[in-house]
Amino acid sequence: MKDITSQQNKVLDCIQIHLKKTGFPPTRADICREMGFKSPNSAETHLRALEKKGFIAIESGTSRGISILNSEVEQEENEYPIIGLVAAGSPTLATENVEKVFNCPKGFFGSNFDYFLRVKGLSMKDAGIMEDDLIAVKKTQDIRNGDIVIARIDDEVTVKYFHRHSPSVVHLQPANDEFNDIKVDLEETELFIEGKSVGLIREN
Amino acid sequence: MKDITSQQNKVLDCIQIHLKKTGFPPTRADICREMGFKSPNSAETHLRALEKKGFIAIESGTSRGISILNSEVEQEENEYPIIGLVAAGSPTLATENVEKVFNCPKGFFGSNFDYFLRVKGLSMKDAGIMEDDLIAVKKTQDIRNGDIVIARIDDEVTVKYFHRHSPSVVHLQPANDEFNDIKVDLEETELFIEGKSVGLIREN
DNA sequence: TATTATACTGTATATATATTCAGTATAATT
DNA sequence: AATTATACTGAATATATATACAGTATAATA
Repeated sequence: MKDITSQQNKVLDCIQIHLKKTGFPPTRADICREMGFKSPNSAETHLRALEKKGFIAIESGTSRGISILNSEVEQEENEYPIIGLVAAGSPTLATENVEKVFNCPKGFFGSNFDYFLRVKGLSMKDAGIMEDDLIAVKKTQDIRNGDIVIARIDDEVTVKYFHRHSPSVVHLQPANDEFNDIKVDLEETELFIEGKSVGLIREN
Repeated sequence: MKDITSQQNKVLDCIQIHLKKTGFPPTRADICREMGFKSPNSAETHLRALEKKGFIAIESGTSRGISILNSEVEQEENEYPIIGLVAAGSPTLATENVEKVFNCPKGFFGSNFDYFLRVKGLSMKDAGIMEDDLIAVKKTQDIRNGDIVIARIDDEVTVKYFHRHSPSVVHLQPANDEFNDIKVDLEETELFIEGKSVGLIREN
């Protein structure tokens, strides 16, 4: 599958939306209307480009004869482990804590991620993170102030907002009035950042 | 849904087969070819009968403007539309509000669902539903007290807890102290339940 | 430097397509 | 007995639609 340009991608989206909305593919004129083109040939050339690159098939001489070729890229599903965030003091994030695996398309949250964390407790309640939610965790050290991080102090794992105001002090801030800030002096205490949250899934 | 005749059922099958094979609906001539008719009007009258009985919708003046209503085919797909929950007073949940489609495995939330709703506002904040979250909505009338429902009063769509304490009064309860309960007297006001929330996705 | 891909406008047209009208015929309702 | 629904043929037509042709312009590539 060759590269797709931004504009061609918009046209492809436009076809998918039209299909979902109406049940049948758009005409050249429909694409013009939805994309803001003034000439049907603008749609035509984009369609031919998408055909050439293998994203769609066009039936010649046929009205609305556009079909989207199901790319295997979309089907790329990975199995991600769900790791239980168990009670304080336990050695969490170990592989023994894998509850089960969850099938989820790659890049589901825009960003890549590595595993799901099953949330325990309500310390991030005001950030909309509730008990038993699944946080998509990306293993990274690229953390910015305000990010929701998965942090480990000794063997205790916690999910909190990350704030660093001075080089040696990190504040791990809950999103719940009933919990207190954790101030970590990096010269005294070892803090390990497992990663950060890039998404959330809740199963009702 | 009224009775369907054997011949009408064959035409309906023929439409579904054509959709699966080509990706777009058949013309009257296509139906004639596949059914062995010699006049396009044979297809036309069958289509009108199917439309009248609620099996299909026909877009007037539109080539291949046939869409199959409430089919099982829809549930096989794993592309779900994201519908924007726009500001109060707007006729929301219309197909015009489809932002884009989201690729998601079927049965992702255990239960089947029909579309995603993009949340606006913070009225369900304490239930962990934040602005711009995607709620997986299952179209159903099977609602129990405490369920999170997508309700429509006139043209206004809202997400709230559902509570019915008497046969004619429904409470739509927000999960945020700053919002008030909505009491709906079913004998005075028309309340339509679009469905209920079966899951949630948040993209950071 | 020439070529190719992208990204458009604008016009024109053959034909693909929906749709109406005029019939015929049978079976089921009212 | 009269109406309505089903199930077709056959012809006619307005228009919806794909698609070619003629341009303009910019960026990337060989």
